[in-house]
Amino acid sequence: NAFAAGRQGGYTIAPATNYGWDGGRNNFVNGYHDNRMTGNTFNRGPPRMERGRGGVGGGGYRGNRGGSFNPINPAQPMSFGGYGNENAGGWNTAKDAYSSFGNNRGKSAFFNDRGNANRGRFEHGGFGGGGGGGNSRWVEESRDDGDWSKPTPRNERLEHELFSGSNTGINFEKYDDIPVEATGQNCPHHIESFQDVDMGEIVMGNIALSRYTRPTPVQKYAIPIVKSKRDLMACAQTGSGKTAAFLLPILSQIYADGPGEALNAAKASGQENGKFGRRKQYPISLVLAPTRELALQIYDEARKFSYRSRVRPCVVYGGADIGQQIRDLERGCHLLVATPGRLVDMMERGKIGLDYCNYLVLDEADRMLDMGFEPQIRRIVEQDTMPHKGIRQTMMFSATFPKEIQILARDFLEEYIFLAVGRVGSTSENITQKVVWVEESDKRSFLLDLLSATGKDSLTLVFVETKKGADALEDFLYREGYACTSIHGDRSQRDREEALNQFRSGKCPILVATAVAARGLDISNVKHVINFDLPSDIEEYVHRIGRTGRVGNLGLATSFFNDKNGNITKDLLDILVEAKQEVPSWLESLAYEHQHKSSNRGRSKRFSGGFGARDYRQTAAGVNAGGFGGRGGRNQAGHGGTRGFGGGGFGNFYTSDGYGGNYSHSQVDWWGN
DNA sequence: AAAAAAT
Repeated sequence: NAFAAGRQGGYTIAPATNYGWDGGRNNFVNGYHDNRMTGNTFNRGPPRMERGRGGVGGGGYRGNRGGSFNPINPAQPMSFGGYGNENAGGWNTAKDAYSSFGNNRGKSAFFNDRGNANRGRFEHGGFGGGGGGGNSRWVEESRDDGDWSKPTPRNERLEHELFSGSNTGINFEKYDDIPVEATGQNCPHHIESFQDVDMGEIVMGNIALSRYTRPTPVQKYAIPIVKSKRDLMACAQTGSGKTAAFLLPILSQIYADGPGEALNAAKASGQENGKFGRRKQYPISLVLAPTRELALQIYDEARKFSYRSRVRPCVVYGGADIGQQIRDLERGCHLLVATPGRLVDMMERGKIGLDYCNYLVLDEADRMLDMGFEPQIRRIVEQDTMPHKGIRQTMMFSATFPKEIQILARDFLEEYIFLAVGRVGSTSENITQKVVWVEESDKRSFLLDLLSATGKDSLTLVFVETKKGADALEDFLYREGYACTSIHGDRSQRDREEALNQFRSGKCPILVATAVAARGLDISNVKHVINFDLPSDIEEYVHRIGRTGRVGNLGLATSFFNDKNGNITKDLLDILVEAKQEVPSWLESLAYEHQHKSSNRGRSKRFSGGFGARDYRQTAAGVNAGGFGGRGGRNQAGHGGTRGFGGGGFGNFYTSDGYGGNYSHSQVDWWGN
């Protein structure tokens, strides 16, 4: 069960006050509101706020916690003896510790996070942010100075917080025959079980607590590659366990190697600023993500895998109070998860130095390197103090990776391994994909039909193209009596996280979202993804529908298609065929017509200059002699043959007309960026 | 004719 699960219930902690949020809003209701109540009389502007969604659950957790501890002011310093020294060196395995917490949503009420609404991210460091320490400087330094490969003492309460969350049973056995391509010089052999590689006591203990049994395909390959200090570009389908595929080996290396120079640098920084002054932090590992919620989710995973270690993970992102984040950093930061803008801010404020950052991860790497993000990535990676490529280790992960972006990505990689589990950009066959012709004017009533046929307990994620559209549709559904919420970039960060929490918990089983929720978010029990508006590029489509059908579960994706979606016709058809989905005959005809209409077949102006790559598609089955290795290992754009479909079963849909034919549209034509 | 990401 080696999946990077999403945020687990049961450990985020309510802030004593709500100062940690953007917008300076002081009008939170410090108590729990039923979603349908309209009792909030504060003037908050948007109608959604009048529905009581703004209520922060300051009171919500008390009952749920059974009064067993006060999450705001936990006893401290943390008692090492309190949990029994006889356990200090040992690990609970899944069975003895947590079998009763099961893998369903209705877990024990004692650990049930439901109704907690929103709980601050930066209040929990005192007892959760990496385990081991209270607030005192002494404790922190003693933690830094110890043997990093040895587990720190248990903390049962923290263990419950981190590991009692849902753990959907995954069934990846049937993926064992998925074609895998791993190319590059001296590629390490893959593993078959977590025991096949030495990840150390701490990581193995946390794997057991997470109830992971076997590595997923991407983990089988990525773990030994990362462990052997190789750069990596990894492509694997949505929901196939990529987050753990980098967190586990990176943390295991950090535990094995200790803090090294970073510790001295952090201490020196403390000296400069006075004994108890503000220390600049020098994270050993940096993980960059394209959205704030994804950064938070990765951070939550990192907390699990750094339990009982000396590594302290932190997260920084925009929209939340920076002072709070700075204070959290100052308590120690060895692994930092960040969105780019806030990280740059932290660097410029002298709070973060990347001088000793030996591990760099770009999650959703194709997004991180596209036009919107690339300058910021270069600013962070190339124009500051980050060790150069070849010195640091750079890892990129995504389910999609257009060829042009792969080529760009080589700027940041040295002698890297290219790993593709299945064809790059393909969708899981666990997702049933439906495409229905729906005129704009019929979309709402069609949506209502779909929703009325949806079971009460399953979550439905509805994607729209614009923020305005998200607000409008959410209001419409609300008026129709559905418990729904929405997430998009114009909402406050606090509202965004609350919306996500309410969706995850099932309190609002319908979430209307823009692209902000398309990538990476791991929400269990999403049964249906609806593309109310189809996106204009196929990568976005792949990521959106990948919010369902995760970890071996089945999912459904329904897309509303009409005249406006001509641009995605061909790519959508290809995706459906490859995933062995039913293809409406009208779609086939349209794709054929569109092929002849379209003249500009480049992916974008930016990439329109020809490079050798003729085919952005790749298949894991397509390794051939003319590829990567056969040309001295430097032709990394090739990654081997991209057209050796052979027994891969993908057909020839991507090969008929080479590079251009795979992209029959261009975003640039429409939006000029 | 857009989303996201610092303030």
